Amino acid sequence: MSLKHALLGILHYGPMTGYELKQFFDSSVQHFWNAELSQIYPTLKQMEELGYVDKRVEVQENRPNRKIYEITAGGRAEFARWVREPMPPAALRDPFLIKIFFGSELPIDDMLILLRRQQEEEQKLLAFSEIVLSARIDHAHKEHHDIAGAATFWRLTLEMAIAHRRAYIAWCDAAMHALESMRDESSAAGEASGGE
Amino acid sequence: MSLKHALLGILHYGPMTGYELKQFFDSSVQHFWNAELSQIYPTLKQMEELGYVDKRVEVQENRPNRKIYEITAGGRAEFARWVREPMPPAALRDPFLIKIFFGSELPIDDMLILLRRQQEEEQKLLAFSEIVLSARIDHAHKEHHDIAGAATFWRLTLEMAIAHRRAYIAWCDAAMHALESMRDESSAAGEASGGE
DNA sequence: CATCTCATGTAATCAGTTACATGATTTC
DNA sequence: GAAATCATGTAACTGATTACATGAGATG
Repeated sequence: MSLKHALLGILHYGPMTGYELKQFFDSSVQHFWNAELSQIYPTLKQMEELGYVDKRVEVQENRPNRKIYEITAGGRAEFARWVREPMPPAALRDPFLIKIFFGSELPIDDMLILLRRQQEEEQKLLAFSEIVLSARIDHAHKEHHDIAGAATFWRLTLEMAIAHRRAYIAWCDAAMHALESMRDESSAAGEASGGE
Repeated sequence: MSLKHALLGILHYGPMTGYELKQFFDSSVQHFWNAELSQIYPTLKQMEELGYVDKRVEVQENRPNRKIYEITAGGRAEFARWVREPMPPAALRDPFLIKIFFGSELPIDDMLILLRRQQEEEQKLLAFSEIVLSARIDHAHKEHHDIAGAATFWRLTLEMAIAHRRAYIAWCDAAMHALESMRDESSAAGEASGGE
């Protein structure tokens, strides 16, 4: 499970509660990873059992006590081991490509609609990465004046996300062009059934 | 679950057993989807209950009976509905980027090793897509002389996989260059500790 | 008066992987 | 003699999502 190691990574920046860890996810790595609170809480418990983190409870009134987790030496060691460990590249697992693969079962115009819409969605994600997220990194950069060059690495992950979205968008374009010429060729061949 | 729909898609090409469906996966869509037999068998059972497929049993000696599944009108309708249904773009979910994100916790040279190895793995996958798979599509194209233009769509999915791998490889290059200049800058600044 | 923030969790379900189980036939 | 092919499954486990549960205080 990479979630354990993502949490350990974040805890390098300082002790945090589960709730704060979730906020960190949402504001920094959501372009390539995500986790729900309902997954984070049990995972933290597990990590405590494994000795990767220490827990300190801050008693509160009117709301659940804050449980602040801090990375241990064991946690740091495990993180360092995991980072260096080789891993197979992430598989491309995209249900949209299933739709394309069986595209010959549908009219070409329907496939073009599909591609156009998917491209628009990708464009939204790209714009989000390019504008919102890069601004966020700049901000973090200035606020903490980039201790240990973390911002460089944050930016690299963003650039991968951006490269991926751009490649997808370009592919949608190429695919639509290919289908358009396919359609035009077949309509030129079967001209008899054409007209209004 | 997209597996149901992937199986329905394949069954458009003709009736098949679970075993044959698995072979189809391995020889055609494995660059963007995969499924184990242990997942396929129960899913086919479910699809039969839903009325998406009909089952015919072919009795065999010395080995389990072949259960041949054929898509029904209901299955075709469900597939057609699903294909046209909008879906959010697949999330980028890449544990390698977690490693990069926390790269400031490691020596830069270790990060360079990591990137180099990952790039090599991506290159292997790219070569596989470019050579083996495209040859496979050409072959399928000639064998069945491309009824209904299926090969065009097969090729499109392959091209997406290739575009993705190329973008990843290019990004690894850029990342390594960025880290190298980062390292060179910091060694130029802290020259006192330099030497041997 | 409604929604968002803070702060914790559990339970159910879904999707997918790995391990286990069987066993004849063919290929190297 | 070992491994791959054919052909079916079940069971256990992992990882992740969705729904459910609680409830004060702040913001709009």
